Formats: sequence, structure tokens, C-alpha cells
Amino acid sequence: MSKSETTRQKILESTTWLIGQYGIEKSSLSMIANSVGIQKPSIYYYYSSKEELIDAVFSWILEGYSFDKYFPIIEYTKENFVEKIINDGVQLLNEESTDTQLLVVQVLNEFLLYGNRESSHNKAYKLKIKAVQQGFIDGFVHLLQKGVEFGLMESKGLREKAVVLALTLDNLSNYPLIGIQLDTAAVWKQAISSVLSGKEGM
Amino acid sequence: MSKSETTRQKILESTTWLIGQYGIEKSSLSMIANSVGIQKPSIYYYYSSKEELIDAVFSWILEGYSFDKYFPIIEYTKENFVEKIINDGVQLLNEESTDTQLLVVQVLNEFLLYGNRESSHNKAYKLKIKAVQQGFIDGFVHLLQKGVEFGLMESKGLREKAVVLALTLDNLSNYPLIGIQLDTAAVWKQAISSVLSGKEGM
Amino acid sequence: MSKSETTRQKILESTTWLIGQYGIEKSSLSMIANSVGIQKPSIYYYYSSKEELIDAVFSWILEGYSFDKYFPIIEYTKENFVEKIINDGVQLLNEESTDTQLLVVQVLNEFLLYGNRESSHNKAYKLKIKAVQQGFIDGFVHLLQKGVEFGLMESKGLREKAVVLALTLDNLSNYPLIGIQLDTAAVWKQAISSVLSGKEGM
Amino acid sequence: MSKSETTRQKILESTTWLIGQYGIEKSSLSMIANSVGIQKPSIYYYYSSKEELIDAVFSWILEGYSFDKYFPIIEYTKENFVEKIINDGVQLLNEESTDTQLLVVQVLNEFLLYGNRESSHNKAYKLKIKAVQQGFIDGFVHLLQKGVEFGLMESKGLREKAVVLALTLDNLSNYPLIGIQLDTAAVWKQAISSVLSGKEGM
DNA sequence: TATGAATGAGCATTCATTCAT
DNA sequence: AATGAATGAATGCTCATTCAT
Repeated sequence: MSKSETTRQKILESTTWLIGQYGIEKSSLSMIANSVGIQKPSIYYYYSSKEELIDAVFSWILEGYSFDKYFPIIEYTKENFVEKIINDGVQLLNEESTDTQLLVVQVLNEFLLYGNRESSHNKAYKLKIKAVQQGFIDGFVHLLQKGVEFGLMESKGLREKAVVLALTLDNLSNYPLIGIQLDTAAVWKQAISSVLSGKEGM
Repeated sequence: MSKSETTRQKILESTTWLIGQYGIEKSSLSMIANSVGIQKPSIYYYYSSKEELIDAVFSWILEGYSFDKYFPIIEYTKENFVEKIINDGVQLLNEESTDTQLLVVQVLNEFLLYGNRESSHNKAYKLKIKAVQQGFIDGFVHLLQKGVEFGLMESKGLREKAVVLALTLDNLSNYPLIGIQLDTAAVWKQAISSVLSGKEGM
Repeated sequence: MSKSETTRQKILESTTWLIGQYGIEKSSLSMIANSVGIQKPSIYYYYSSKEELIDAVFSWILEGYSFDKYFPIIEYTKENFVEKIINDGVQLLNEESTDTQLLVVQVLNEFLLYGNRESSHNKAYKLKIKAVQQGFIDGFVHLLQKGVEFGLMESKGLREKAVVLALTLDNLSNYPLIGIQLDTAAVWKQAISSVLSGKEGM
Repeated sequence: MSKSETTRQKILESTTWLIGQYGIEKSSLSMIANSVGIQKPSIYYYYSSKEELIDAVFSWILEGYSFDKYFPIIEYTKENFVEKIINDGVQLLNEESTDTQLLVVQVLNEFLLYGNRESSHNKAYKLKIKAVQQGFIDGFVHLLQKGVEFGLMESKGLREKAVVLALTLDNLSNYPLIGIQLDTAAVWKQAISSVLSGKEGM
């Protein structure tokens, strides 16, 4: 990696970390420059404005955050279905409980709120995060359809079940931010169990 | 209400609305004063600092936000249990989908992130929000225990089931912020259904 | 003393004390009102502006600060002259080393500087303090003239001797402000001794 | 001198002058910037806070203000002692009666009072000024000891004599601030004369 | 590839003062 | 005799941004 690219990367990392600590608006270019070890105007050599830098941070942390990465539908078979859906979810939750991922979750939430604000020039944040969330819902719909095909569950209320799974996963990621400790694996198992055997339409 | 109290209330409301629009830090006293229709220093007649005003906003929106308000355990009987738990949840979700409550949810999320930040003087925000969330989890534990007593469900995995319900409710409140439209009533029904009939311990 | 006069007096005292602690400009009406135990606008009932209050404080602490109070020329005789001039000076210095008088000295110095400033509306401070100082010089001239009449010293350089005494007394009052501890009585005795026996015109 | 250093120096000079005119607290960054001919935030490029700027001004005006600069003990001989001590003092007094030095004296007094105030963050002002004053007292002690060695005066009460000389010099510097015109040279001669021939221990 | 020097806009806060009551 | 409510002006300070080098 060239020196230029190294610096660019350091700016990205420092900014992400600072956003996790102080939020987007309170992370000033002074702080960022200071944290990287360069002078403030030097940032403009790499990003033409703070907005552009923030955009770059957003893209950077969002890339590779997809349903398929964690739940590779193609690998699911009738035999491994139940075990795998549990394991994949547990692995995602474990991964997200590392310090790095807690930072990512915090930063994503910063962007989510930031994207909702009037002053935000870039409404795309909201849309992109929505797309990711929607991707998880759609992913679970596809996955559960496979479960139906395998005869492991009924097709009724399938979309709602998929939503419950997506919601549960999302919220289990967010709870550490509030400081509530949960046995996330157990909750996830319970959610799967409910979905696979639930008799809806009461 | 005296003129003084009216002004104090208007400051509170304007600030809440502005926080929903621009975030806590970007909601400047200039904006607030402007929005209320007074001059900036007048705010100091009512609140001795911005921090104190923000604290007052937080207390104001948090008051009366409790499990018992929405799920009055005492009113639950064997006969009305299933119907009532569904209806109470649906009512909470409907209430929260009003513009006012969307604002409250957004603002609560602002405080949640704000309380996580290093620069924030008042770490109490996080703790108080945690207490409310924990109150919902504990509330559902109690409620489901009653369900067990009524013979409507098994006691196994009860705590995890309670967590799933609390998470689901929380996330259903948050989803509108992302812009995802869900049939929240259907999802809630599905969650209840899963919980009441789920066979855990696979 | 009527309630009105009591309050007026309390304002004066509090302001003096605050000026000693924080200086004239940093002693705000808020602080004064707070210290007195009244509301800020109430001060305007007694003094039509901060300037007028400050003027009143100045007059109050300056009144009774005269040469004659400490060195009553009429009581000086040939027999008691040397002893009395020493004792009177020592008494003045002792008096000024009390906490109250240290405050007065500090406040007088505040006014001295304040009166030198461009922003000061009231140049009279400087003139009045000058008058007091000049009064001490003139007083010592008269006193030493009596000493000459009594045959206790030569008349040559009398004015300069008087100035040395006045200066010495003034500075001995000010030194505690800097924090330098001196045997003020000894220094004063030395000054008198020098003046009474000094052979000028070298 | 680079442009940067020129600006830094101009800020220092303007601030000193403004402190002499308006006092430390009333010398606002706006006034300073205006006086220098730059914008307010530019000051922060050179000094990270008003406090730091004020500190720099203090150090600047205090540097080189020492007893030895005016009374070089090493140059004193038996033959030149009396004449030189008079001349050195007269020269110091003449120097201090220039406009520049009057400003310095006024500013030093501002710092002295400022350092006494509660709100002042930097109590070091008082200590450093005390050190300078103490330096003059100690200097005169050394000088008079030489005078004793030369047989020009008695050793008794030497410290008090030294204090009288230091006080006299100090006060002669301060009197112009009050507006009192004195024949400072004559007063200084008188003080020296008193000290050299005075018979203490009455 | 980076920075030294500078700035306009805006921030939270404090101030002396006013005025109807 | 005193005050509740309000304000215009100013304070120290931070910000993202510019631009010549």
C-alpha cells in the first residue's frame, strides 16, 4: 500500500473510532487530524469535505455487511437446516460482541440517526441501511421458504416469521449498547424454535 | 397555566422537536429560542444551562413510559390472556406510529447514543433507558408466568421468550425510523403465537 | 436603621467584599444580589446603575482614611514627638494588617487601577486617591516642621523626608498583598530614625 | 523575523497596551484582534487560549526586570559607591518615567491584582512578582553589605535599610500612576543619605 | 504530499439593564 | 420595597474551509 493509501486508510479508521466515541458532528476535523497525526488541512488532500469523509466512512463500514455473508443459503440442506440456522446466527452474534463490532454497531446507529436528521445532506444513509435491513428480512424469507420445501415448517405467516427473526437478530446486536446483558444464543435458539414449530392463526 | 409555565413548556416542546430534527448537539440555543419565539438569553431564565434543559427534555419524554401502562398485569385473566396481550401490544404499536410517538422514539434513540458518547456529561441517560428496557423484559417475565399459571404455555425458556417479546416490541417501534413498513400487528401476533406454543429445547 | 437602609448597607458591604475577591469588573450584579440575598433588579432600587454602586463603595471605603486620623498633629509635643510618630505609624500598620484592612487596601488598589483605565467613566477615583496620598505627604511635611520647631531635626530636605515617610507607609501597607512578610514596625522605626538624623546634601 | 513571528509579536504588544488601557479582563480578544488587524480566531493560531496569551504577556514584560540589571554590584568600589548607588537609582527612575515603562508599571500592577483574585487561574503571577520584589530587597542587602565592608555605614539594621530603599524605589515607580509629581531624584538621594548615615536603635 | 496562516459563521454563556407589577 | 420576565450586546471559543506555498 502506497503512503498515500496508508494515510487515507488511517483517516478512515481514526474517523470511525472517533465517531464511535463522540458521534458524527462532534468528531471534528481537528480531532481527526490529531488522531491520525497529520495537520488539519491535509485531510482535504484526501477528502474534499467533511461530508465526503463521513460518506467514505459509512461505505467502508457497511461493505460486506450482508445476509448472505452470514447465512449462505446455498449451503443449507434438509439435514443441516435447523442446526445451521442456529449456528450461523450465533456466530453473527458472537462476532458482533467483539469490541470492533460493537464499535461498528454504535457507528451504524450514529449514521441511522444522522440520516434521519434535517441537517444531513445525505439521505442515502437511511436508504442504504434500510436496504441492508430489508436484505436480512428478504434473506430470511428465502431461507424459511427452503425450510418449508424441506417440510420443516408450515408456510403460513412465513413473512412475519422472517421479520421476527430479522428483528430479533437486529435487536440482539443493539442491546449491548444499552448495557443489558443477555444470553443471546439462548434467545436466538428460542426464536428459531418458535418460528419452526409455531402454530399461527389463533 | 401561568405565562411563565407556558414559556417553560414551549421551550421543552420546541427543544424536543428540534432534537428529533437535528440531534442534541446540533439543536443550538439560538434555534430553540427562535423556535419558541424568544431571545436566546431568555432560555437561561428557565434553565441554567443547555445541559439542564436537555436533562429536562429527557425526563419529560421518559416519564410515564412503563410496561405497566401498556400491559396492566392485574387485568389479565385466563380467559382474556391471549386476546389481551395481543391487543395491548397492538395498541402500543399503534400509539407509537403516530407522529408524536415517532418523534419520541427518535429522540429516545438520540439520547441513547448521546449517553454512550465520551463527551456526554450525563451518563444517566443510558442507565435510565436501560431501566425502562429492563422493565419491559421483567414485565413480560411476570406476564408469561401468569400465562404458565393459567396453563396456557410451558414454563421452560420463559425468560428467553420474554426477551423475544420485548425485543420484538422495541424493534417494531424502531423500524419506522429506518423507513421499513411492516404489518406490525401481524408480526406481533406471530411473536405471541410462537411464544405461547413454541417447544423449546431442540 | 430602617430595613431600607439595612439592605443598602448590605449591598455596600457585599460589593466591597466581592471587589476584594474578584475585582470591580468581575463583580457582577448577579453575584452581588446573590451575596446579599436579594434579586438582581432590586439593586436598582438603591443604586440607579452599577457605576453608581461602585462609586458609593469607593466613597464608603475612602471616608475617614486621612492623615489626621492616624497622626493627630495637635497632640504632638517636643517630649512625645519621636515616640508618638513611631507609635502612630506602628498602629496604622497594625490596623492595616487585619483582614478587614487588607481587604480595604486591596479594594483601594482595584480602584486605583480602575481609575487609570480608559473604560472607566469616573476619573475621579484617581484624583481622590491622589488627594489622600497627597494629604499624607502634606501631613508629614507639617509634622516634620513641628519636629524642626522642636529642634529635633534640620529643615533641609524636609519635603523629601516627608515623601520618604509617606512612601514607606504606603508601601508597607501594600507589601502584604504581594505576600512578602516584613517586620513592618522595624522598617518604620528605621525610616523615622533615618529621617530625624539624616544629613542630606551630600 | 518571519511573518508568523511578526504577528505573534504584534499580538503581544497590542495585548500589553490594551491591558494598560483597559485591564486584563476588559481586554477582549475582539479588541486585541482589532488592534492587531487580524480576525479574532486567528489569535488562536498563536495562543491556544486567552489565558495562555495573558501568561505570555506577563512573561514578556517581566523578563529582564532584575536588580542586577540596574545595580551591577560587581562594579561598585569604595570610591564610587555613594555616587553610583544614587546614579543607578536615578537612572532606573528616569527609565521608568518613559511612556513605555509607565505602561509596564501599570500592567505589572494589573497582574499583581489579577493574581490576587479568586477567579484567576494563574496564581503564579503573584509569586513571580514577589520573587522580583524580593530580589530587589536581597540585592540591596548585598549592596549595603559591601557598603559596610567599605566602612561607609554601620551594619546595624541593615536589612531594614535595604527594605526602605527597595520600598522607596518601588513606590517612586508607582506614584506617577496616581498622578503625583515628585522630584524623584531628590527623594532617592534623601533615602540614600538617610540610610548611609542613620543611627538606628533609638 | 502536505501545511502554515487565516477566516466567517456559529456556539454556550454572562452581562447590565428595563419594565410592568 | 422588591421582583419575575425578558433582552441586546458582548465574551471566549470551536468549526469547516481556503489558499498560497
